[in-house]
Amino acid sequence: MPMDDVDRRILALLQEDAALSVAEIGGRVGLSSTPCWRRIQNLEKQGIIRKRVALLDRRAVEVPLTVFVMIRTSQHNDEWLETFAKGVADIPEVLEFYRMSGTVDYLLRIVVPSVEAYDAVYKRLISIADLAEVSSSFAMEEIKYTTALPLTYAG
Amino acid sequence: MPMDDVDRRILALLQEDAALSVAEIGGRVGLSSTPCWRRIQNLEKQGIIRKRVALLDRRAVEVPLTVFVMIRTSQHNDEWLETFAKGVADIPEVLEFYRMSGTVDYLLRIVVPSVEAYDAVYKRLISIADLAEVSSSFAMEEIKYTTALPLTYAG
DNA sequence: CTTGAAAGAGCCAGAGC
DNA sequence: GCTCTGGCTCTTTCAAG
Repeated sequence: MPMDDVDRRILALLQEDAALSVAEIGGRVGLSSTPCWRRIQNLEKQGIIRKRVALLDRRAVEVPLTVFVMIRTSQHNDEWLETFAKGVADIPEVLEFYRMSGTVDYLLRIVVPSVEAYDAVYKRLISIADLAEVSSSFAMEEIKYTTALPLTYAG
Repeated sequence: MPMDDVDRRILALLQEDAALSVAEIGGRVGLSSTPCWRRIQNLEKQGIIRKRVALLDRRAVEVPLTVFVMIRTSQHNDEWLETFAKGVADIPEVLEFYRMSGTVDYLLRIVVPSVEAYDAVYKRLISIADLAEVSSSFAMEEIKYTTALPLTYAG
């Protein structure tokens, strides 16, 4: 089932505000409730819509500080990665975790209340597995943050 | 109004699934619908819950590639940043954009369909403002990605 | 905080164009 | 694909304990 322009417009709306009613979305894309509802059901069934979540205010829940951690490792085997990935998955302060190309092997985005709290997470990280080199960069300002993917390429 | 443990549990649930009904959430935190609904209203009014969004599948909308772009600039004045920030805000492929401490001045997370598509975004970036140095790192694997903030520090 | 009730909105499935 | 129609669930507010 390919995606048409109406589907893309529905997705664009839901990416911005998942609390919109089916009727409201239908109205904006030129559909009545039922066909709009069926399209949304399909998008969910196909897994294109993964989930609906609430986004909280970082400052209100006391994690104003964003830190990027770059990691180099000397061990590049699957077993090492599995251990490390499992350990990192359990750290709630780590929001993003990528295996990279280039000189840096792994990149993590971490949110914490303070530099001291970051140090505790750092210690926990290096206790999981052997890391060759760890360097941290602190974000001074979050200029843009969105979860909305570009839909220009879809379909 | 300080946040208590029940509020934290409500937030934890909504961060994972914002489609849960008020009755369902109430049941899980040991509240009936009415007081649970009032708490959620308060959390929204206080801005602790910023918004509810749908998260889409990156591959389904054809942006499987994540690229981190590190930028150094020679110009560190407000005017330059304003120009650059405005330009970047209009690029839908840029999901995150931070001003950093350390040797790198800015860090961007970009999603695109392919390396060729990234090159187009890159050209657009360098056309916005004068950049001293731009380096790109490609993500080979997304090991963890969550929008759920840690609630251990809140309240 | 609770329960219970009640109005309204919204969801979801049917039949039919 | 679409609309229309109805029943049902959920949300949201109220009163009262």
